[in-house]
Amino acid sequence: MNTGRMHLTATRRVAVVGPTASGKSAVAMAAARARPDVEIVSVDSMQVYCGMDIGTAKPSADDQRAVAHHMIDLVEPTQEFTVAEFQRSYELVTRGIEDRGHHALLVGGTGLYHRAAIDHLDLPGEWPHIRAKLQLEAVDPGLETLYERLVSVDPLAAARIEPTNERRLVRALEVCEGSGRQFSSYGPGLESYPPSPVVQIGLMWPRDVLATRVAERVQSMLRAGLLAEVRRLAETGLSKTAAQALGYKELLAYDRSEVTYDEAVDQIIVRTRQFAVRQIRWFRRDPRVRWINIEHDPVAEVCPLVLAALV
RNA sequence: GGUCGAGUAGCUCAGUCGGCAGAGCACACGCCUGAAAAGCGUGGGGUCCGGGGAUCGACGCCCCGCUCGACCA
Repeated sequence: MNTGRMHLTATRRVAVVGPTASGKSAVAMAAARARPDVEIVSVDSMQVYCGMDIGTAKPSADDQRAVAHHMIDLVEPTQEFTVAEFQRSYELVTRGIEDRGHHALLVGGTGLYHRAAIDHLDLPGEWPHIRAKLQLEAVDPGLETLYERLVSVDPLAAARIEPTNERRLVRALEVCEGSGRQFSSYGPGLESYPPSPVVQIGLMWPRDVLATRVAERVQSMLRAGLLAEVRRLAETGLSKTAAQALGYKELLAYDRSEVTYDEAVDQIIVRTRQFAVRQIRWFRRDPRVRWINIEHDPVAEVCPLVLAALV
């Protein structure tokens, strides 16, 4: 059809995964600088928001000038963003990269977005009015009633969802009622890891070292002006999704005088550390990830492997 | 120096009348298909400050000591 087709077999996709503060971006940047035909694709649920720069550890303007970056600054922070939108944009972006005969280097820590991209998850649609109705029912008749309904409508989905998990319960029913199809009928589920042409390289640190890196990074974000950034964004308001970003959420609470500054900072560090652990737990389930135990320098220790995977 | 209070899980603290020690947070582990930096679940943890005493039995009562805090000198 076009030259993109011809390049398909020649281009590679490599993904750098791992927890926050593990050095993924630095590795990717080094690899892209060494290979002019590499373009970086951010796989990060918060870097898509314009203006949320410091707190999301977004690549610097210089880095973005030096190397093509994608999936960054896609929407205003007043807007919502979802996996489905990420998936759609990702398809367009990677097609463009391949048309140019370039390689896509996926970098980021949002596990679900990686799965949506790499495994082309069959995401069910959205039925906001049904969801709104269900959210009300979750309060009034209660979760028990909703769960029983899911058990009768989609037993398999019910078996995979804890009765107290309102969010997933509502979503499953929303899909069942909205699509007329069982929620569980969409794809094989996240526990299935089919073979993929995407080479995934994971950065792993000892837990205590990672905790130190997280604390240091939070402090360095604060020194770089995170509070001012949060206050600037607060003027126009943040969407529900953007407002829950680590660092932003806690500093907004501080500005509402709900916590002291020191408490807010402590919370950012603790929650970021917990997030990092959750990321590790997500990615380590994927048997396709090749893990590298970092000793000292992520760039020196991982960049050569990334370049090798790019052929 | 004296009086009073406190000392229990990594942290902050509950613990009735003496009957095998509890919560929240932290931590560990699991789950996750349109909020995913979100959401949900499971679990391991104790010299009850130390020593002595009365009691069938003490975290709890009595005595001695240690540490911290407040107040009085």
